[in-house]
Amino acid sequence: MTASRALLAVVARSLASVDEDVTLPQYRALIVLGQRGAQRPADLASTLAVTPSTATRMCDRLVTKELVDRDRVAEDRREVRVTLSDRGRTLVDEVTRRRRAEIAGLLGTLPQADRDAVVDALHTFARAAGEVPEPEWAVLP
Amino acid sequence: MTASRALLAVVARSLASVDEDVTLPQYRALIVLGQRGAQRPADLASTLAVTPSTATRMCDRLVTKELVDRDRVAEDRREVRVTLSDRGRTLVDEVTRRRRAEIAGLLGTLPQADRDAVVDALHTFARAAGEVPEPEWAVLP
DNA sequence: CAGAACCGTTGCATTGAGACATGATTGCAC
DNA sequence: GTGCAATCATGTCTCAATGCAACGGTTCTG
Repeated sequence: MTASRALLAVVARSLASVDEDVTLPQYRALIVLGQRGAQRPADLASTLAVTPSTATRMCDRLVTKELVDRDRVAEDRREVRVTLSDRGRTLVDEVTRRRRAEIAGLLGTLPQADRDAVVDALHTFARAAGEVPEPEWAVLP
Repeated sequence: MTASRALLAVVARSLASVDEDVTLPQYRALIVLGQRGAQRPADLASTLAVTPSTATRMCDRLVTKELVDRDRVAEDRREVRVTLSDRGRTLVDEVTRRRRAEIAGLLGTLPQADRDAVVDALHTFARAAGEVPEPEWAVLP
């Protein structure tokens, strides 16, 4: 429990430290775009478990912040393609970078032997978690 | 990174699985009350880094949901004491229980030796994280 | 071509978070 | 007792998230 809480603290800090003003739902959308590439608003909506209209407004805000781009698709002009902009990708990368750095910082305080053991164990844990297929898994910060 | 994401997924699920309709800020408030006991709204506010008025409204909503109790203190009738109600405590406990269960379930898929190694490593990690004193640490779900 | 099916957007409404300023009690020092 | 400080509560405002319903293009099908 303590470990999970500690990791959560790291995650929360890495998110909070980004000064760009992005809410959690917005960040989740960015994550999806970063991991799955360009998405249609409807896909985004179903991934995030919200209605299409919510996805549209969210994209509105992200477009205003220039974190995503929104273009109509030429082949089927009904569709819209939402993509992470350069700034959006930078933001996501930055959060990830901070998280890595924080975790590395924590591990750095350990003696080498412990550190190796922890890294191995985290790999094992990640493998165990990965074997239980979960739908929304990966849509998280 | 994968391990941290997996743990985050566990946390998110344990939160989402509670059908009581509680937002993240509200849950954070419940956590604080659970860990530190009765609080004055002002203390709650400073812990959660919001203004007193925000804390008051949050308590309004939590009182409506009967997750906390709010009473004036007899000794100093200016003060208000906010306490976790039985239902509130049950909710917090339930989330914790689910989280433990999920993590235990994951670990259960591992062979005994790996499991022990992971548990040790998580303890080590928690200790390392605990040595870096962090202000908001512990206010997290 | 006409209608169906699809996709995204928009209007309208609700809820929660959050801030700031203001008011109302209460306690304390003088 | 007066005055000041502490402590909440309230009024008012803004903004984000969210859902439902209705609308407006686009494409597909008969």
